[in-house]
Amino acid sequence: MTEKRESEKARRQEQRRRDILDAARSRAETDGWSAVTTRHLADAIGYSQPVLYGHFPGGKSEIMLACALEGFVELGRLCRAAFEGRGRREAVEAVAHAYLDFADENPAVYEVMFREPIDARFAEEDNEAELRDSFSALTETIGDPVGAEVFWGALHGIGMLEAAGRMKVDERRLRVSELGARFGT
Amino acid sequence: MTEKRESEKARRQEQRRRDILDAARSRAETDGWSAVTTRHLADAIGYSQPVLYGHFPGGKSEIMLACALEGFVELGRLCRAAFEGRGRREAVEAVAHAYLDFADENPAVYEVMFREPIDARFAEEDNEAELRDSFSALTETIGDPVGAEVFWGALHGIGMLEAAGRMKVDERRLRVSELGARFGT
DNA sequence: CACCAAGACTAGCGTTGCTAGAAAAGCTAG
DNA sequence: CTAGCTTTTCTAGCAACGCTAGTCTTGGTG
Repeated sequence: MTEKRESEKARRQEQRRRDILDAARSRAETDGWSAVTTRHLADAIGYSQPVLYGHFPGGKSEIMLACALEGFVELGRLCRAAFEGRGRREAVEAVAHAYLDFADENPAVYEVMFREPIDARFAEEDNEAELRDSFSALTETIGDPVGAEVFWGALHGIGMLEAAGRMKVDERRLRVSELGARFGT
Repeated sequence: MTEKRESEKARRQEQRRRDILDAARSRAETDGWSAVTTRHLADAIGYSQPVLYGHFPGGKSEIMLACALEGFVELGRLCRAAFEGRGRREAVEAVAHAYLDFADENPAVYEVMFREPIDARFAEEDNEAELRDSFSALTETIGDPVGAEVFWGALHGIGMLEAAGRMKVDERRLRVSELGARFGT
């Protein structure tokens, strides 16, 4: 009896946590992170502000971090899927496209994934694990770790510069095949 | 007579503008941009808040933009100096070091240079000119424009990822020579 | 000296993230 | 069914933020 109640409670909590994250993400994607306010989030899930702090004691910044972590998982999965079962150069270009498409389609999530240093308070093991896992898809693509880092840097930089309007998005194919040429050997 | 007074007035204005920018930059570098508040800036220059809006009608965001523009000029100059009078691969590595050193030594300025899209209100010609000028140093280093874009992206990405604590800074030499190998031919 | 325009300040608006203390709801035992 | 306790939720408010309207001070002009 009590276990059932307990699990039911846990399920509701989990559901609400999801609601918060979804509301945050959706609002961020449409109006930017500065439009994601605790008052709006509370409104969106049908509760008052303090309940947010029950789920995320760190407040808004912890909510953003949670969105970032989910982004890492998602991006890692996409890159891995793009890479699997392809030859070297093909894989490089496929991963590049997957990566940049993600950045393009989820600019707000992507922004929060890389904008600022992980708050020391939250950088505790498990976060790092997800991050490392996400990165390993790139390492497998390139082989050598330093090359992978530079490749990652290039992807990241291109993604940011496109998002910031400093590179034309419609010339991306050129850049991707340039990446294939430089890193596909 | 009046001209002298006029120029004196202009000089004072210019000086105060500098004070604001310096105060903003210095505070941002030590405590981050969120610690740069209009109240603190006003305090730092010995005037009240509304004075700031006389110099920067756009408020805090315009002050940040001004810091970003100065950053572009500075970075462009550094890259150009590093590149001049060097062979291809040496130039690539020297520019990479200059670029990354700048990002390392001025993280707050660097952040504001690339964090978000230029506010449409301010993206009016003259800003773009400085930006383009800064970028042309890279184009000259690499030669082909697409390659330069990708090289720029790689530098930018590495800089961001190092600043975000997602790449170890002390392994930078490896990454730079990797860049030399990939882009120096 | 009287006047006037420019510059600077005071005071306050609306909004933000966050929280203490009151209120409500749900569970358990008698 | 009820009394009492625990947990959850809300109300109300704080301090700090960006920004601005309206007042006062100041310095030059006739």
